[in-house]
Amino acid sequence: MAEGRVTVIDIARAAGVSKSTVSLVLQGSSSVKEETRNRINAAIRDLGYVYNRGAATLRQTGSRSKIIGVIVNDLTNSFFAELAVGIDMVVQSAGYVQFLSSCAENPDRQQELIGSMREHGISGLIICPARGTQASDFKALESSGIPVVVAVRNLPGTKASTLMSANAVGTRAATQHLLSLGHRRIAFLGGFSDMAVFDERTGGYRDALREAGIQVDDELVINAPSSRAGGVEAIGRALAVAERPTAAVCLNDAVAFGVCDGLRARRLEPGADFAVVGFDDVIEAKTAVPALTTVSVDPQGMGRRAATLLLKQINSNSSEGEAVTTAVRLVVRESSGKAINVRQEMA
Amino acid sequence: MAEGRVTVIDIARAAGVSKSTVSLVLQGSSSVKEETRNRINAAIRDLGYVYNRGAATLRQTGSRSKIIGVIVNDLTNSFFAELAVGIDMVVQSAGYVQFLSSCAENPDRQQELIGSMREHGISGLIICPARGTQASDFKALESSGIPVVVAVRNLPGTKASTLMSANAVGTRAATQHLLSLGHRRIAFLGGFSDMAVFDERTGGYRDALREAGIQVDDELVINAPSSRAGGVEAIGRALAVAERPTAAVCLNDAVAFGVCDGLRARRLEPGADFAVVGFDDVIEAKTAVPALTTVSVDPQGMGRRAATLLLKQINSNSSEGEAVTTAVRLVVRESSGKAINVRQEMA
DNA sequence: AAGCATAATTGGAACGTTCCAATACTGTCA
DNA sequence: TGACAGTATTGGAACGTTCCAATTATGCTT
Repeated sequence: MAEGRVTVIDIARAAGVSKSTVSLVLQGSSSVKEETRNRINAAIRDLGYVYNRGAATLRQTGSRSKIIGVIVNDLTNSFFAELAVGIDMVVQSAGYVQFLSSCAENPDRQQELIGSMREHGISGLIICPARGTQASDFKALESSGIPVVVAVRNLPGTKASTLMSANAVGTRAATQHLLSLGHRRIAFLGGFSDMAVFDERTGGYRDALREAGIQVDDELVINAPSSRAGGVEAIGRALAVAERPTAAVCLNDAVAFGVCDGLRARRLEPGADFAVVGFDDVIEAKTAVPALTTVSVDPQGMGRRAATLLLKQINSNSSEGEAVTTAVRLVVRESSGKAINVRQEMA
Repeated sequence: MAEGRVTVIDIARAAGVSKSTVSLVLQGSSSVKEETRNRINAAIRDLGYVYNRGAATLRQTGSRSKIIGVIVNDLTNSFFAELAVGIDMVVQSAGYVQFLSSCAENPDRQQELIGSMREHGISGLIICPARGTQASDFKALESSGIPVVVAVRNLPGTKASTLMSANAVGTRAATQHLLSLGHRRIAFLGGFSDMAVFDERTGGYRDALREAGIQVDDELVINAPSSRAGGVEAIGRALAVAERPTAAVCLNDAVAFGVCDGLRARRLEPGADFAVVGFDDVIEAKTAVPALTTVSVDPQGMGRRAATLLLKQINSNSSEGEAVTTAVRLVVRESSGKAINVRQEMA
């Protein structure tokens, strides 16, 4: 049993043929006679041969390892979990396997991961960059010809392909929705200005306010980690502002859920006493109580698209960076409540 | 730039030394002079050398690829997401990378994944077997000497290491808790009898009822997928039973959340009108409304333990299967409500 | 039956590393 | 100075595959 592993030579011997022929059938070449092919396949089955992809990759020019790397920030956030599942689906059915790791928003760990994946010869990488990532962090990778898709979070200045949702459009719609309900003091909660998504999303928010003739009050734009805990923190600070907001657009759903938690802890009912809208439309947004009004981006679909984009780039090795923006759609549920009386006063 | 990759020979030439010496410093050998080591490291940096782990693995006896495989059922379930994060933590800091994929409860896809990972030469596997997995499905893997840790879901008859939570103990405590609140009609919701966890968890439930002198009513044990959707389905059927249950122990938290959804859809408030307790204590159990009473298993810790167990087995290649059971703890929150009047009648 | 095109097969070299045994350097001591 | 013990370094061979050019087998045409 501990007889060193079965190699292509063993099965060549068993099938009475040369290793080259075996290699040909492994690659599905059409120029090997039906009968020999069968004999070889039988031997493969009998001897319990397992293909050594490492050896193959080593020999092959262009090192097509059939491995792709995926780095996200936080698998625990179901946005990223679903994104990963979407990627997994298309990648699996293309015969690839994925290294999947989270860098926990830590650029150093991110670099280590990239390095490690590179040593293993990944043939492509999908990454949601951690806060504070520089475009130059991917330079080595890119110049070695490995296709990279930057997903979800923009990375200004990168030559890699990017797959972003229409962030500004989304928050603009969300803000307009709150405005139409009569809100005038609307906060923006979560995120930090060193991540590009933050800029894009606050951009849409500012635009909508400006268009409505409302002065943006920077006191209402509150930085906090983009997690549930960050949401709790943010709403706490928002409610401490002298002239309290009555509604909030949140950086993402995780923050929005935290905001709801924080409101309840203060005996305020989200949807009734304070309107909140999220961003992402993660799976539990629909079933949470109150159901979350949010900007839907279909994370799983986004994962599928990212993977497709990467595979396309791997196969046609003309690695021309492509920038794709995916559409979003405001989904109104309960957490934004109904129109408030401010509006009636205006009518 | 497209100058084929930089190899150990290139840096040997640059440092005026032989490839063997370079290899030695790559492996951190102590028997190379300080000065030469520095010269070599400098060359490595200057030429932008990246280690080819595939080639190394090919040569090395025992094929220590520094890759481990992880297969879970559903990354979207935060129990598994956290488990994966736990694994990731220890695996990363041991210098490994992980293939992480979900098999979506599909044994065929699971086999494909195992095959694919094997071709890539994983040096170990952590798996939460899909429903209907046979112990024999891992035979090939095991006999090729690759350590396997079966986590979360038991697989009777396997020779691999197993890491299970104290399932029966947990559901027994959960059921006793509901009994102590006065419930007498207690359902068990979710899961199927072809998964070992189901047997173990219903076992604890049955024991508790029996000990309390209550006849187990099989009508109240309801099979359904172990997902949020499955929970919705299960509670629907439970409430259709002639003599309605007043409480339920659920297979896991995902099911429990689904049960809460289903109750609300029928204008019943979980915690007040119907008591529900989950299993897992996923991260949102604490913050959900109502907060979920559940059996805490610390999924992330379990992931860490699984990874540690696997690494131990990889390093000491005496692959003696080890069976570890991790303790659980009932966490009483809101979803199980307070004592109901049935109890007062009895008092 | 010879010639020829095509189909099927094959032997080595190569991929980038590690391992092993062997060699080349040190310096020390008689 | 020559022998000796370390210490540092080194050339191949090997890992399991694919690629290439070359060979052999097959069938068809005249």
